[in-house]
Amino acid sequence: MSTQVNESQVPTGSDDLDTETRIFEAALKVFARKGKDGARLQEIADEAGIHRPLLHYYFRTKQQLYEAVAERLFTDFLLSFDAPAEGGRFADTLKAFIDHYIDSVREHRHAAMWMVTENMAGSPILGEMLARAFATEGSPQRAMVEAVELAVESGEIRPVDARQLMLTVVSACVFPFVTLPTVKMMNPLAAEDFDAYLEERKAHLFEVVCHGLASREVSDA
Amino acid sequence: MSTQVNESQVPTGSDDLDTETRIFEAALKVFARKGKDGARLQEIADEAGIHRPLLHYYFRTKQQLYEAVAERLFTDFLLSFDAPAEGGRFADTLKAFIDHYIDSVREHRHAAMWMVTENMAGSPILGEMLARAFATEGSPQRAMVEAVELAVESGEIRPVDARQLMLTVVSACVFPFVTLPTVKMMNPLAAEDFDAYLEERKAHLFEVVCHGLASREVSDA
DNA sequence: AGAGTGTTTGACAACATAGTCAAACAATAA
DNA sequence: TTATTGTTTGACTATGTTGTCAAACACTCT
Repeated sequence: MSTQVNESQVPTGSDDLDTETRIFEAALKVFARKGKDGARLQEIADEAGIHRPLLHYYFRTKQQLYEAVAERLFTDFLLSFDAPAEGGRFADTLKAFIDHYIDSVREHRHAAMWMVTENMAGSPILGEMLARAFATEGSPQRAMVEAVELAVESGEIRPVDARQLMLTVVSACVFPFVTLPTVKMMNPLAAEDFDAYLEERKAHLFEVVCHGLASREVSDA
Repeated sequence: MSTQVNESQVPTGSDDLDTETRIFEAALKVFARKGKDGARLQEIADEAGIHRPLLHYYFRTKQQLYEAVAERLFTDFLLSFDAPAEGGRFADTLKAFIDHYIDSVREHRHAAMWMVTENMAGSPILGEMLARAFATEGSPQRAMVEAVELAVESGEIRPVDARQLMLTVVSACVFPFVTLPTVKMMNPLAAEDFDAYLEERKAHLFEVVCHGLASREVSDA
């Protein structure tokens, strides 16, 4: 860990938000990057541009800071979903889902990293949250699964397991953010103009998932 | 982090390998789960079923242990690639790539997690490794990109950016392992018989990437 | 058995990190 | 101006973690 890509080495502290908010955002970043045990309060304080005892003044303990950030994170995450538009062609629903998901992860990249870190540490929290969402009548998550199943039944799309499909699309949307330094090193466009790269990625992903690679002339079972 | 999915809570120490190997494997797991800063030597020692000072006896310092494991990890990772078979249909090449990649990540799950952790902490090491591999004439990584480009030129597959495609496929292969607890909670088959789930996943991913979702009857631009 | 080798152990020292606290400070209202 | 309130600071303590070491141990060879 001696050499590091300088990821926004400008500390969050330069924004002129109030102290509590700055701590909050700094904690989000550091916990996301390093996990709960890997994060140091000093590192969070530096990132926020404040003195360490202030962390305790505002959030008492590391544990409580962690929980406070986690709670807002999870709410935001679930709320960041749109319900798929009813009725339209499935291709449009899919396009909207991909575009929105990638935008959402761009905005909440550290939230995504946080969830990944939690998962790698073995925490069931994301699973519980999603299971609850999928079980909730009318939740955007469940609606998306139902949209897929409906499209399969109506023959609009080829038969496919809805959960496998969701996992595939979500993987393809989230993973590049989780491996951001690598992506930026492998793709010049990603390094120069990341937003443009993401637009390209949205288009690519939709193309592949919707139409596949096989050219139309080639027929197959 | 209070509640955790009991991921192989049987410590590695139960295998009757020699001490050094047990430390090695325990370190791999713990570093992968927690990152370098999050990992505690005591935790590694417990996982290996040995006393902590033995870590220092065999590897001197935490840093050196980390580097020793990282080095073998990276070599193994690069070697775990097969060159794509020359000449065959691209669909076969793709199928082989997906199958092999998923098998490879299953075997080296903690290696994959390690890389993700490194990336999230901002390390350029994976990017450097891959950039080198892609620049090396005749490397399996480069061969795969060339196979895609060849298939595009010959019209065997629709026009697609080879690097975007690789990222999409790799994301879809790796991400489920990185979010394993969640995947197991969302999909009953994954919880009951993970190997069977992976076979299903291989088939699904190939189907989607190769043929897409659109049913053949629907024509489009 | 006894010397020699490599391994394991428990006790310890040095350092890093979390958390506390009283004093200093800034802003405001009386 | 002086209280009052909430915020910030530096110094401090307690605990956790890494790293060291000498003694104990197990094993082989003579």
